[in-house]
Amino acid sequence: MQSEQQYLQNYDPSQFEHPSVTVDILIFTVSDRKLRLLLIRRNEHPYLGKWAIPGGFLRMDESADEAAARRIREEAGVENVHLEQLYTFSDVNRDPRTRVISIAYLATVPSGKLHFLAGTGAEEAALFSIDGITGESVGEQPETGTIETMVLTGPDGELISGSDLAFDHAGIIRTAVQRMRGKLDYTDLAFGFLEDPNSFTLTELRLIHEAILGHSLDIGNFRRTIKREYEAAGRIVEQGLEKGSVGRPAMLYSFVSP
Amino acid sequence: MQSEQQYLQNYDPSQFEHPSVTVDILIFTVSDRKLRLLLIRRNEHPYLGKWAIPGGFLRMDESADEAAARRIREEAGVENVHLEQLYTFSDVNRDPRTRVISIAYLATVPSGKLHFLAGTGAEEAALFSIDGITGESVGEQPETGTIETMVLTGPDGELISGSDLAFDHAGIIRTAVQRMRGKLDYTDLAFGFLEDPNSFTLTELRLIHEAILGHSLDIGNFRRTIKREYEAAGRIVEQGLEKGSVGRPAMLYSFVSP
DNA sequence: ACAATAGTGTCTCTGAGACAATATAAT
DNA sequence: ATTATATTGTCTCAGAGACACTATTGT
Repeated sequence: MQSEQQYLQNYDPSQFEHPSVTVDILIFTVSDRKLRLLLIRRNEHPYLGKWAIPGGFLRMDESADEAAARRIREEAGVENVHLEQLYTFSDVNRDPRTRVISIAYLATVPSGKLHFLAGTGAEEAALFSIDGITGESVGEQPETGTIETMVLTGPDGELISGSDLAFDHAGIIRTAVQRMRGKLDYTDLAFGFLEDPNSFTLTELRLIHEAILGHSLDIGNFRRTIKREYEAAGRIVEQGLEKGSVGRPAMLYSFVSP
Repeated sequence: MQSEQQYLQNYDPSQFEHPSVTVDILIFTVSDRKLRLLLIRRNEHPYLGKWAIPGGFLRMDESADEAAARRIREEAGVENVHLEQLYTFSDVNRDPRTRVISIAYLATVPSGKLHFLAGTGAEEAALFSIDGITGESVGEQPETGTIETMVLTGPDGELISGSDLAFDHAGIIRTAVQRMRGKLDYTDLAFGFLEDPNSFTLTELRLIHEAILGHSLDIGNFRRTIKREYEAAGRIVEQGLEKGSVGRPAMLYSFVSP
């Protein structure tokens, strides 16, 4: 039996063929009362010209979390946003070039922080609103069945269906939206979309919830629920009244991260 | 601009260095009213002699789901059990040999189907009950903070603490148990542990819930909840009374998968 | 005064939880 | 009869949802 040192010296990591590992980032934002997702238009084969989720190869000196943070910095110019691992996609033929495993991440970004137009420049990027997603399966596992209708709308009113996207990206988007909807009401997910977490109204927060869920919520019930859930625990605190708005001024709140 | 065919021909997958990708399987079962996990004792460096979650390299011709199914067949001799992706662990230094990314899976196996003693033979395997897990964070993301007390008990009463396990496996186990507890009451997870899903009593099902949660449940309330949730939807159907038991015979049920 | 938005109150219904009571078998 | 287990019933309380009402600003 060899010692641990001998073992580590003799270990040859190239004795097996390894798949490529990429990190894909779903950069979500809420603007104009709609949930939107940042897509880029591919300027390479395969799927040349198709819209795709931004991503990149995992470097040997960074964890997947770090790679995701780096890519979102490169792609959207933002830092310190909420970022969580979504799922790892590993079907053998999901990329026609070679074996690629993709660790998908989900980011929630306030729209004011997004600077993708001033980004890499070479590649075209756009925010698509997610208009039609049907089906409501629970749980973390991605939909295994067929991709039903999913409709995305681009900035010029450009309509795209899920099957127009590159790779298996339609399924990944569906998984992400379901995940967000499922955990919206028992996590702090929605707060990640606030333009200023230190000064927001409950109406702003409700509009974010509505954008993610895809339907409207009762105003009174939403207030009651949120205030019971967060104010009693000291997680949101009043910051005085809004100034100069149309209608009755709203109370401003500040979010206290746990 | 080259054509797609030219592009695919010229593509060289070895232009980047790739990490190793493994699949780790958390094989859970319930026996003797306890939640138990299959661990193997490492017979190689690093962590020689330590207990670890079974796993293996992902082959180039199989998806992670397929690799997980293959490994559980090899390790525990079972097929067609519930298997779900848990999380992908990718810290740079989690394996001292080389860069290893691990896609962790969670399997729920009825204890009668487990045949790990007749398995590979060379390596020692054992079921450990999970006795002490503190902390109840919600959400799918693994605990980022410190690993608090986690106590495992082996078949001979052998006590192990989380820090005695190989690699970052203590954290992976904690993530898995939290995931199971979190989704227990809105998924069919518990049914995966039934010895015979076509003939079980509500008491058997309740004992599985209690083992996963780590505390007892009210008998009457459990019945009411389960029957409302499943019987009305036709997901469980009565199969006649149990025979030859002590006490009043229980109604047998059959689980109808969706 | 009126429009517009913020915020409160109320009613009903459902489900969770605690706990008591009843039913049916073996011994 | 007694023990052991299964099953049902009852009471209370908290939260979700529908909906009507009140409050405070600008114009």
